[in-house]
Amino acid sequence: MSLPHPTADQISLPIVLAVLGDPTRLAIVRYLARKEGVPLNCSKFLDLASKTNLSYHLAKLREAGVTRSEAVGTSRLITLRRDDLDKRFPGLLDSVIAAADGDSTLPAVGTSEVEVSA
Amino acid sequence: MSLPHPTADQISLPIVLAVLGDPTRLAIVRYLARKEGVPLNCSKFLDLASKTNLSYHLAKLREAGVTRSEAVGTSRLITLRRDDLDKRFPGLLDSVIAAADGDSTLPAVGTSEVEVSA
DNA sequence: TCCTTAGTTCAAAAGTTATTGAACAATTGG
DNA sequence: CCAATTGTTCAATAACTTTTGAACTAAGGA
Repeated sequence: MSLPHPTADQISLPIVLAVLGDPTRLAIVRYLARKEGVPLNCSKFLDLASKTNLSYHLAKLREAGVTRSEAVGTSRLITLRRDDLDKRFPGLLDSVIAAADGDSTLPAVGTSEVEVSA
Repeated sequence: MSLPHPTADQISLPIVLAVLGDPTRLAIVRYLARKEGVPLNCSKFLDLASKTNLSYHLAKLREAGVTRSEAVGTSRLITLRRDDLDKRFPGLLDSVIAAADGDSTLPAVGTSEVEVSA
Protein backbone atom coordinates (compact mmCIF):
# COMPACT_ATOMS: atom_id res chain seq x y z
CA MET A 1 0.00 0.00 0.00
CA SER A 2 1.20 3.52 -0.64
CA LEU A 3 -1.35 5.89 -2.08
CA PRO A 4 -4.33 7.14 -0.05
CA HIS A 5 -7.20 4.65 0.21
CA PRO A 6 -10.44 4.99 2.18
CA THR A 7 -10.98 2.47 4.95
CA ALA A 8 -13.78 -0.05 4.36
CA ASP A 9 -16.29 1.92 6.40
CA GLN A 10 -15.46 5.14 4.58
CA ILE A 11 -16.59 3.67 1.27
CA SER A 12 -19.68 5.56 0.14
CA LEU A 13 -22.46 3.99 -1.91
CA PRO A 14 -23.28 7.00 -4.11
CA ILE A 15 -19.60 7.53 -4.84
CA VAL A 16 -19.10 3.88 -5.76
CA LEU A 17 -22.15 3.95 -8.03
CA ALA A 18 -21.06 7.17 -9.71
CA VAL A 19 -17.56 5.81 -10.20
CA LEU A 20 -18.89 2.58 -11.74
CA GLY A 21 -21.21 4.63 -13.93
CA ASP A 22 -18.34 5.49 -16.24
CA PRO A 23 -17.83 2.95 -19.06
CA THR A 24 -14.04 3.14 -18.92
CA ARG A 25 -13.94 2.50 -15.19
CA LEU A 26 -16.55 -0.22 -15.47
CA ALA A 27 -14.34 -1.95 -18.03
CA ILE A 28 -11.38 -1.74 -15.65
CA VAL A 29 -13.39 -3.23 -12.82
CA ARG A 30 -14.70 -6.04 -15.02
CA TYR A 31 -11.20 -6.95 -16.03
CA LEU A 32 -9.95 -6.87 -12.45
CA ALA A 33 -12.84 -9.13 -11.48
CA ARG A 34 -12.02 -11.59 -14.23
CA LYS A 35 -8.39 -11.69 -13.14
CA GLU A 36 -9.24 -11.74 -9.47
CA GLY A 37 -6.21 -12.37 -7.28
CA VAL A 38 -3.80 -11.35 -9.99
CA PRO A 39 -2.50 -7.81 -9.37
CA LEU A 40 -2.43 -5.93 -12.66
CA ASN A 41 -0.48 -2.91 -13.72
CA CYS A 42 -1.89 0.08 -15.54
CA SER A 43 -0.49 -0.89 -18.91
CA LYS A 44 -3.18 -3.59 -19.13
CA PHE A 45 -5.75 -0.87 -19.65
CA LEU A 46 -3.98 1.24 -22.26
CA ASP A 47 -6.46 0.27 -24.97
CA LEU A 48 -9.22 1.96 -22.97
CA ALA A 49 -7.68 5.41 -22.65
CA SER A 50 -4.45 7.40 -22.76
CA LYS A 51 -1.86 6.93 -20.03
CA THR A 52 -2.76 10.25 -18.42
CA ASN A 53 -6.46 9.63 -18.56
CA LEU A 54 -6.01 6.14 -17.13
CA SER A 55 -4.10 7.61 -14.24
CA TYR A 56 -7.12 9.82 -13.60
CA HIS A 57 -9.67 6.99 -13.78
CA LEU A 58 -7.55 4.65 -11.66
CA ALA A 59 -7.23 7.37 -9.04
CA LYS A 60 -11.01 7.75 -9.00
CA LEU A 61 -11.45 4.01 -8.47
CA ARG A 62 -8.86 3.99 -5.71
CA GLU A 63 -10.30 7.07 -3.96
CA ALA A 64 -13.78 5.55 -4.08
CA GLY A 65 -12.47 2.40 -2.42
CA VAL A 66 -13.18 0.16 -5.39
CA THR A 67 -9.56 -0.74 -6.05
CA ARG A 68 -6.31 -0.93 -4.15
CA SER A 69 -3.08 0.33 -5.73
CA GLU A 70 0.24 -0.78 -4.40
CA ALA A 71 3.47 0.79 -5.62
CA VAL A 72 6.02 -1.86 -6.55
CA GLY A 73 9.05 -0.53 -8.32
CA THR A 74 7.85 1.81 -11.01
CA SER A 75 4.60 -0.15 -11.32
CA ARG A 76 1.29 0.11 -9.54
CA LEU A 77 -0.24 -3.23 -8.78
CA ILE A 78 -3.99 -2.82 -8.88
CA THR A 79 -6.49 -5.16 -7.27
CA LEU A 80 -10.24 -5.14 -6.69
CA ARG A 81 -11.27 -4.52 -3.08
CA ARG A 82 -13.82 -7.30 -3.30
CA ASP A 83 -13.68 -8.23 0.39
CA ASP A 84 -14.39 -4.67 1.53
CA LEU A 85 -17.02 -4.03 -1.13
CA ASP A 86 -18.82 -7.29 -0.39
CA LYS A 87 -18.82 -6.50 3.30
CA ARG A 88 -20.17 -2.99 2.83
CA PHE A 89 -22.53 -3.65 -0.08
CA PRO A 90 -23.36 -7.37 -0.28
CA GLY A 91 -24.16 -8.56 -3.76
CA LEU A 92 -23.59 -5.21 -5.41
CA LEU A 93 -20.32 -5.90 -7.16
CA ASP A 94 -21.45 -9.29 -8.43
CA SER A 95 -24.68 -7.94 -9.87
CA VAL A 96 -22.88 -5.03 -11.52
CA ILE A 97 -20.28 -7.33 -13.07
CA ALA A 98 -22.88 -9.85 -14.19
CA ALA A 99 -24.92 -7.06 -15.75
CA ALA A 100 -21.85 -5.65 -17.50
CA ASP A 101 -20.88 -9.11 -18.79
CA GLY A 102 -24.30 -9.40 -20.35
CA ASP A 103 -23.90 -6.17 -22.28
CA SER A 104 -21.88 -6.51 -25.48
CA THR A 105 -22.08 -2.78 -26.20
CA LEU A 106 -19.81 -1.92 -23.28
CA PRO A 107 -16.08 -1.40 -23.79
CA ALA A 108 -13.94 -4.26 -22.46
CA VAL A 109 -10.30 -5.19 -22.02
CA GLY A 110 -8.51 -8.46 -22.58
CA THR A 111 -11.57 -10.35 -23.77
CA SER A 112 -9.51 -12.46 -26.16
CA GLU A 113 -6.82 -13.78 -23.90
CA VAL A 114 -5.23 -17.16 -23.46
CA GLU A 115 -5.76 -18.74 -20.04
CA VAL A 116 -2.43 -19.84 -18.65
CA SER A 117 -2.44 -22.34 -15.81
CA ALA A 118 0.10 -22.00 -13.01
CA MET B 1 -47.85 6.43 -19.69
CA SER B 2 -47.20 9.70 -21.45
CA LEU B 3 -43.64 10.96 -21.24
CA PRO B 4 -40.78 9.27 -23.14
CA HIS B 5 -39.45 6.12 -21.47
CA PRO B 6 -36.77 3.74 -22.75
CA THR B 7 -37.89 0.18 -23.48
CA ALA B 8 -36.49 -2.47 -21.11
CA ASP B 9 -33.71 -3.46 -23.50
CA GLN B 10 -32.67 0.15 -24.01
CA ILE B 11 -31.84 0.52 -20.31
CA SER B 12 -28.09 1.01 -20.01
CA LEU B 13 -26.05 -0.17 -17.04
CA PRO B 14 -23.61 2.76 -16.85
CA ILE B 15 -26.46 5.23 -17.15
CA VAL B 16 -28.44 3.51 -14.39
CA LEU B 17 -25.38 3.45 -12.13
CA ALA B 18 -24.58 7.09 -12.79
CA VAL B 19 -28.19 8.07 -12.16
CA LEU B 20 -28.28 6.14 -8.87
CA GLY B 21 -24.96 7.71 -7.94
CA ASP B 22 -26.70 10.92 -6.98
CA PRO B 23 -27.87 11.05 -3.34
CA THR B 24 -31.11 12.86 -4.14
CA ARG B 25 -32.08 10.33 -6.79
CA LEU B 26 -31.02 7.44 -4.62
CA ALA B 27 -33.34 8.75 -1.90
CA ILE B 28 -36.20 8.91 -4.40
CA VAL B 29 -35.58 5.33 -5.52
CA ARG B 30 -35.38 4.08 -1.95
CA TYR B 31 -38.69 5.66 -1.14
CA LEU B 32 -40.31 4.24 -4.26
CA ALA B 33 -38.98 0.83 -3.32
CA ARG B 34 -40.39 1.09 0.18
CA LYS B 35 -43.79 2.10 -1.20
CA GLU B 36 -43.64 -0.45 -3.99
CA GLY B 37 -46.91 -0.72 -5.88
CA VAL B 38 -48.13 2.64 -4.64
CA PRO B 39 -47.73 5.30 -7.35
CA LEU B 40 -46.42 8.49 -5.80
CA ASN B 41 -46.54 12.04 -6.97
CA CYS B 42 -43.65 14.45 -6.99
CA SER B 43 -44.79 16.35 -3.92
CA LYS B 44 -43.65 13.39 -1.79
CA PHE B 45 -40.07 14.36 -2.53
CA LEU B 46 -40.23 18.09 -1.90
CA ASP B 47 -38.09 17.85 1.22
CA LEU B 48 -35.21 16.58 -0.93
CA ALA B 49 -35.02 19.46 -3.40
CA SER B 50 -36.90 22.35 -4.95
CA LYS B 51 -39.83 21.69 -7.28
CA THR B 52 -37.79 22.60 -10.34
CA ASN B 53 -34.81 20.55 -9.32
CA LEU B 54 -37.04 17.60 -8.52
CA SER B 55 -38.50 17.78 -11.98
CA TYR B 56 -34.95 17.55 -13.31
CA HIS B 57 -33.98 14.54 -11.17
CA LEU B 58 -37.24 12.72 -11.85
CA ALA B 59 -36.70 13.23 -15.57
CA LYS B 60 -33.22 11.72 -15.24
CA LEU B 61 -34.63 8.68 -13.47
CA ARG B 62 -37.34 8.28 -16.08
CA GLU B 63 -34.95 8.70 -19.03
CA ALA B 64 -32.59 6.14 -17.52
CA GLY B 65 -35.46 3.65 -17.27
CA VAL B 66 -35.39 3.50 -13.48
CA THR B 67 -38.86 4.94 -12.99
CA ARG B 68 -42.08 5.23 -14.92
CA SER B 69 -44.08 8.47 -14.85
CA GLU B 70 -47.71 8.51 -15.78
CA ALA B 71 -49.61 11.76 -16.16
CA VAL B 72 -52.89 11.67 -14.27
CA GLY B 73 -54.65 14.99 -14.02
CA THR B 74 -52.10 17.57 -13.00
CA SER B 75 -50.09 14.90 -11.19
CA ARG B 76 -47.39 12.53 -12.29
CA LEU B 77 -47.71 9.12 -10.77
CA ILE B 78 -44.24 7.72 -10.38
CA THR B 79 -43.38 4.04 -9.96
CA LEU B 80 -40.18 2.01 -9.85
CA ARG B 81 -39.58 -0.11 -12.96
CA ARG B 82 -38.59 -3.04 -10.80
CA ASP B 83 -39.70 -5.72 -13.25
CA ASP B 84 -37.63 -4.29 -16.09
CA LEU B 85 -34.61 -3.54 -13.91
CA ASP B 86 -34.65 -7.02 -12.36
CA LYS B 87 -34.88 -8.58 -15.81
CA ARG B 88 -32.00 -6.54 -17.21
CA PHE B 89 -29.79 -6.43 -14.11
CA PRO B 90 -30.74 -9.24 -11.72
CA GLY B 91 -30.04 -8.43 -8.11
CA LEU B 92 -28.74 -4.95 -8.78
CA LEU B 93 -31.65 -2.91 -7.48
CA ASP B 94 -32.01 -5.01 -4.35
CA SER B 95 -28.35 -4.77 -3.47
CA VAL B 96 -28.32 -1.01 -4.07
CA ILE B 97 -31.40 -0.48 -1.91
CA ALA B 98 -30.12 -2.76 0.84
CA ALA B 99 -26.80 -0.90 0.82
CA ALA B 100 -28.57 2.46 0.95
CA ASP B 101 -30.81 1.30 3.82
CA GLY B 102 -27.69 0.41 5.76
CA ASP B 103 -26.25 3.90 5.42
CA SER B 104 -27.65 6.42 7.86
CA THR B 105 -25.65 9.27 6.34
CA LEU B 106 -27.71 9.24 3.15
CA PRO B 107 -30.65 11.61 2.69
CA ALA B 108 -34.04 9.88 2.92
CA VAL B 109 -37.72 10.68 2.53
CA GLY B 110 -40.70 9.58 4.56
CA THR B 111 -38.71 7.57 7.07
CA SER B 112 -41.13 8.46 9.88
CA GLU B 113 -44.44 7.52 8.38
CA VAL B 114 -47.45 5.70 9.69
CA GLU B 115 -48.25 2.44 7.92
CA VAL B 116 -51.87 2.44 6.85
CA SER B 117 -53.44 -0.89 6.02
CA ALA B 118 -55.90 -1.13 3.12
C1' DT C 1 25.83 6.96 -15.11
C1' DC C 2 22.48 7.18 -18.70
C1' DC C 3 18.46 5.49 -20.67
C1' DT C 4 14.15 3.38 -20.58
C1' DT C 5 9.94 2.14 -18.49
C1' DA C 6 5.92 3.19 -15.63
C1' DG C 7 3.21 6.17 -13.97
C1' DT C 8 2.02 10.99 -11.79
C1' DT C 9 1.14 15.96 -11.71
C1' DC C 10 -0.21 20.19 -13.51
C1' DA C 11 -2.78 23.58 -15.96
C1' DA C 12 -5.81 24.35 -19.58
C1' DA C 13 -9.74 23.36 -22.30
C1' DA C 14 -13.92 20.99 -23.21
C1' DG C 15 -17.86 18.94 -21.86
C1' DT C 16 -21.50 17.70 -18.66
C1' DT C 17 -24.53 18.00 -14.72
C1' DA C 18 -26.86 20.37 -11.10
C1' DT C 19 -29.32 24.32 -9.30
C1' DT C 20 -31.94 28.48 -9.57
C1' DG C 21 -35.89 31.65 -10.54
C1' DA C 22 -39.28 33.32 -13.60
C1' DA C 23 -42.62 32.17 -16.79
C1' DC C 24 -45.62 28.82 -18.55
C1' DA C 25 -49.32 25.00 -19.24
C1' DA C 26 -52.94 21.87 -17.79
C1' DT C 27 -56.30 20.24 -14.67
C1' DT C 28 -59.64 20.73 -11.19
C1' DG C 29 -62.55 22.67 -7.48
C1' DG C 30 -65.39 26.63 -6.13
C1' DC D 1 -64.96 31.66 -15.23
C1' DC D 2 -61.32 32.16 -11.66
C1' DA D 3 -57.98 30.60 -8.70
C1' DA D 4 -55.26 27.13 -6.88
C1' DT D 5 -52.53 23.09 -7.52
C1' DT D 6 -49.05 20.36 -9.93
C1' DG D 7 -45.62 20.09 -12.46
C1' DT D 8 -42.72 21.56 -16.82
C1' DT D 9 -39.67 24.50 -19.61
C1' DC D 10 -36.27 27.85 -20.35
C1' DA D 11 -32.09 30.41 -19.84
C1' DA D 12 -28.51 31.49 -16.87
C1' DT D 13 -25.03 30.20 -13.86
C1' DA D 14 -22.35 27.44 -10.94
C1' DA D 15 -20.02 23.46 -10.15
C1' DC D 16 -18.13 19.48 -11.36
C1' DT D 17 -15.79 15.84 -14.59
C1' DT D 18 -13.27 14.37 -18.32
C1' DT D 19 -9.59 14.76 -21.58
C1' DT D 20 -5.32 16.55 -23.27
C1' DG D 21 -0.21 17.41 -23.65
C1' DA D 22 3.98 18.75 -21.59
C1' DA D 23 6.83 18.28 -17.82
C1' DC D 24 8.08 15.54 -14.18
C1' DT D 25 9.63 11.63 -10.68
C1' DA D 26 11.31 7.22 -9.38
C1' DA D 27 13.14 2.66 -10.17
C1' DG D 28 15.81 -0.55 -12.78
C1' DG D 29 18.78 -2.33 -16.38
C1' DA D 30 22.83 -1.76 -19.68
